[in-house]
Amino acid sequence: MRRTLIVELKNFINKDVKVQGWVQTIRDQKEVQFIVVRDHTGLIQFVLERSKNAKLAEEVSNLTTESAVTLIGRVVENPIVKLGGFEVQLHDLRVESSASLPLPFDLFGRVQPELDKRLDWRFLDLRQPNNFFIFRVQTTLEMGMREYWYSQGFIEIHSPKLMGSESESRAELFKLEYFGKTAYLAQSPQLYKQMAMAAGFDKIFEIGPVFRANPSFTSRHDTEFTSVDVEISWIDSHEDVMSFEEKWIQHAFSLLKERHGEEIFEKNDVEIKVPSIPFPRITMKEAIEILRKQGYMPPPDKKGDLDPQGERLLCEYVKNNYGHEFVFLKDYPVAVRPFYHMRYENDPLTTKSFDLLWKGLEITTGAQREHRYDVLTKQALEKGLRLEPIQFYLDFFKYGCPPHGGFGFGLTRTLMGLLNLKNVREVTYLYRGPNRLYP
RNA sequence: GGGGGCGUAGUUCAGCUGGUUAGAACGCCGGCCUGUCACGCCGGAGGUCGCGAGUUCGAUCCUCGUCGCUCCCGCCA
Repeated sequence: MRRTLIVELKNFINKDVKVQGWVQTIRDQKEVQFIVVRDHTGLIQFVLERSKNAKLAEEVSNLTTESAVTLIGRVVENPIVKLGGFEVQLHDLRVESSASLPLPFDLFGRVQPELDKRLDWRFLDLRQPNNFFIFRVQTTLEMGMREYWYSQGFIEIHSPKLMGSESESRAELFKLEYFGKTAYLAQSPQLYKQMAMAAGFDKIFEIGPVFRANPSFTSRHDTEFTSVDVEISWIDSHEDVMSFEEKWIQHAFSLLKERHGEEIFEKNDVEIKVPSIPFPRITMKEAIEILRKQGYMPPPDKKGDLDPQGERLLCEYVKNNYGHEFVFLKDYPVAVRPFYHMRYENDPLTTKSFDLLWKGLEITTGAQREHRYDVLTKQALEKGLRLEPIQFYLDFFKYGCPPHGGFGFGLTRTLMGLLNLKNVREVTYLYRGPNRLYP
């Protein structure tokens, strides 16, 4: 007999079915027993009158919640049943894998355990439909992104995560032993995705892991996370990159709203807003002026950048004055950007760069890249970098590299915003942080 | 790395300016219950109060140290 998913059972009234899933609740009464079973599509009640099958009734009495079971029975309409107005009369039961009791925590209790406890037992935590739902949303979001890339002729790449040399900022690199040498885990595909431009790939994307050796203890940082990267050739400036990104986000959000908008609203109490184009653009100079007028002074040690509080205030300002959730904050000072960001010809202290802020959070950093070998080399030296470890990278620009730019986009931070969750750990399949390497 | 907050039953929490057998809800175990659906009723088990030291006649409570968790800042996606 083939398995029937719980969501399909309504089409099998008065038919025999096989259901496979987890025991969520057992209501074991003297004359009649009820089992509520869950699979990834829903819940269904099974019923057994003890007098009809004493042996089976005994098996039901011995069930434990969260055991993995196969159940066979006949679907019958029953308006009394609150769970959909029908139920399944139990004919047979097989325990595939019993759950020992007590469980580490009550999966469907009135209150959730602390996040840390849930992460210790992530596989149980993810049995909860609301948590499973996060990954359905993630799948659709990535699908939306891919649809748009594919329609625009982008190529997908998978760059290596093992690197032979320190690249941009050595401080945040994980070091590891590599056959007697030292290797590093990539903190970004930055250098390798630019190679695709030198290789003539024209437009590329990558969705993959990145590693940051920062001891960051916040709700929005992890030491390993999924980065979404894009790089585009033959651009005129970072404006072209921004206008790509806003269309791309609009497309992905619109698919997400269509597929899951209602369910997200029900489950997470937040509306998916498909953003209008163009997104507001504000230069860093303007942003600081705006915040000053509101009485907020960015800390002087930020060298012309905003702190998280400033970013939250700016988002609030844009929401109130432009009616928009997103804002491109652009033209950052050279001091706070890496050596490969291109600078303005007529304003050498300003880079052709941007961040994308959404709901108070940085979700993107992007820029036009410096593609001129001599200028790039000069900027690297200026930033105090040694050329030798990055010579392989500098070589990309020695033999004909088109002007290009791109961005890195934080998938988990975006999911947080989409689902109104307050911690990246919630939306990360298995979180990795300074104090967590298990499970 | 700097700062704040929190560690009490399996889970979430309460515990009075320091006082005798440390409580509740849910979960778990046993019994009862003809249709439950947050099932209900009766009973039970379960705690080195994170750990160590100090103050005190007496510490879950006050002090110090330590470990763990959490949030903010720094760093960034």
